[in-house]
Amino acid sequence: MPELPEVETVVRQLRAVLPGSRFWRVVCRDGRQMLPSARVLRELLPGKVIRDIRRLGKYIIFDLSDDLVMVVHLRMTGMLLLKPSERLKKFIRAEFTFSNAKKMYFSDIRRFGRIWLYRSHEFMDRTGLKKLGIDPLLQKVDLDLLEKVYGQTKGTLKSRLLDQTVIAGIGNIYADEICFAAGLHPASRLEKLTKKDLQKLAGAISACLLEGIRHGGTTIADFVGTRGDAGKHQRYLQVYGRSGEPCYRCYALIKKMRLAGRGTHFCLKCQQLKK
DNA sequence: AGTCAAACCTGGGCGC
DNA sequence: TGCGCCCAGGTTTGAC
Repeated sequence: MPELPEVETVVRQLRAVLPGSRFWRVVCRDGRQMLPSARVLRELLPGKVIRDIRRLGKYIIFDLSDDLVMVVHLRMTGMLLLKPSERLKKFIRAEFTFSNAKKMYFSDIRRFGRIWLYRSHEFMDRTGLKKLGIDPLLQKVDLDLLEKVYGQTKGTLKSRLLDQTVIAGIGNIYADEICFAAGLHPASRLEKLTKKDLQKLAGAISACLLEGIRHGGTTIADFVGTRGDAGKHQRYLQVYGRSGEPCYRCYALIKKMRLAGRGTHFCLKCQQLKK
């Protein structure tokens, strides 16, 4: 569930608190999620200092001293918490204590999340970061860019929006919201989109992601910030999770279908199907 | 190249 | 109360 705006929210909160901290003790409760292994994390992290925390797509990157990099992907239900709520305590899979007494917890109900620890020259290969496409916050998404990355490809709009090797960071919720904002049906064929469509799409991608960040992310079931605080963006969603409810723009009922293997929400009247 | 389904997991909501 | 079933959706993998 965490997509670019949720991950960005977490990174901003961590950045405000953790850089400069030195790892002191590491407890891993689930080895499956740690790579290359929980033992490597336990043995290599203590003594290392967090130099910087940043984000690429949905990945969180901790640049550490001694040429090490720790990478975290939250996948569906992962969370990095400074203060875990009672409910989330039983899902804590790793616990990081720093020598300044600060703590960071990795909680993950469904255990899809991953934590990697590698040398700086190998983490791009080992984590999948190397395959990521452009990050829409670091690179301006405009008509030029979309023509470049979508120009020669086929397929449905939604499946391309979800493709992390093209544009990194868009997930199911924002993909639906972006399609609505652009006035395009998610099942539209990419090869049928006009220049004007791509123009609208570019604006929609930037606008939807930035608005999600402005609202501190979207909380549907599980996402919370580092202090367990819910985001506010779910109050502003136009189509996701609203099937059967009236469209805010035209009052037609929001529809739901299965597309690219995901629940897909749209307004038939506001979103044009280009086929 | 694209499409699709299954796998990885578990909590929560549903019907009975 | 509780069982069985389905749903959620990020990513990888493998088949067609």
